[in-house]
Amino acid sequence: MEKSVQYADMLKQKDLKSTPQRMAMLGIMEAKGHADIDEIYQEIKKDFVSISLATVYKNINTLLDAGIIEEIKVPQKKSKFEIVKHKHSHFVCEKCGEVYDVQKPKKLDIELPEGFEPREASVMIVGVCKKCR
Amino acid sequence: MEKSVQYADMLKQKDLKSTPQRMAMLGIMEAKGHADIDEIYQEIKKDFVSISLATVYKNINTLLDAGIIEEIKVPQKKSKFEIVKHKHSHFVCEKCGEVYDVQKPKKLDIELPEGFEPREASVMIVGVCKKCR
DNA sequence: TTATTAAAGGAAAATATTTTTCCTTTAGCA
DNA sequence: TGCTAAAGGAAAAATATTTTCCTTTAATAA
Repeated sequence: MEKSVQYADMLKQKDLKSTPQRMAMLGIMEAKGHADIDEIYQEIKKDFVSISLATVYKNINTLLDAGIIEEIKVPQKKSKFEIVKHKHSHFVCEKCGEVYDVQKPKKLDIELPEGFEPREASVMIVGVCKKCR
Repeated sequence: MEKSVQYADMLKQKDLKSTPQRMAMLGIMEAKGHADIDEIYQEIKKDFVSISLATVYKNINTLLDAGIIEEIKVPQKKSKFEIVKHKHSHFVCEKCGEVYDVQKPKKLDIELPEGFEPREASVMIVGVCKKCR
């Protein structure tokens, strides 16, 4: 099935409208993998010249609330947003700032104090990517 | 050796002055473990009634640059700041928002694509803490 | 001690970021 | 094709952070 149809379905399930602006935002996140507010805004302006930055923010929040995208907080950088898919970890290059998806650890042997209930873990690896070596 | 003396030494090594405001900020972060800008500001105002929020921000940035403190980006929350000590991981309670230090994983078996050089990893565990169960 | 001086503090302004308001447009549906 | 609630756009408001500019002070040395 095509990506845009999938997104339209996901939106519908949450009683959200499939507007061209919203679909474009999802398309940009899909294409880039991870994008921050400004990247999304600059990119979408190419197709929607008069789109308001407020619309970008409103849609980011709507999509976050719907669980369609998630926010990735990157050390020393602006937050990136990505479409929710299978669980994975992130690698951020300290030279170019690019964020990459990497497989998540098979197991995470962290011993928590008694009484602490983990629900999920996020791992961010900082290093240098292939391009920047 | 006393904590405040240690901090004074660390500041001196970086050619930074040990001002009362700065020492108080370090004391607050020490006491709380993790504190966000507003917590620090509210707390320090008890002792320095007329301290400027700009001073808090300026000192946070100075201490970050000096590597004396670090910023912890917490999912869905404001960043917290903590004094740099031994490496550890974090646990954030999704009920109360409190951040706890936990031991870091003994090893992290993430297979990176060829050419990617990891330097360090940060792990954030989200769950429910003992108090909130 | 006291004098010197660059760094740091405070207040206010400037800038940046995000949200809200209010009105217009449009997607989804009958 | 018309109706209506949701979404978009522009501007204002609210929030967050940084900068400016002047005053105060910590650190150093005489």
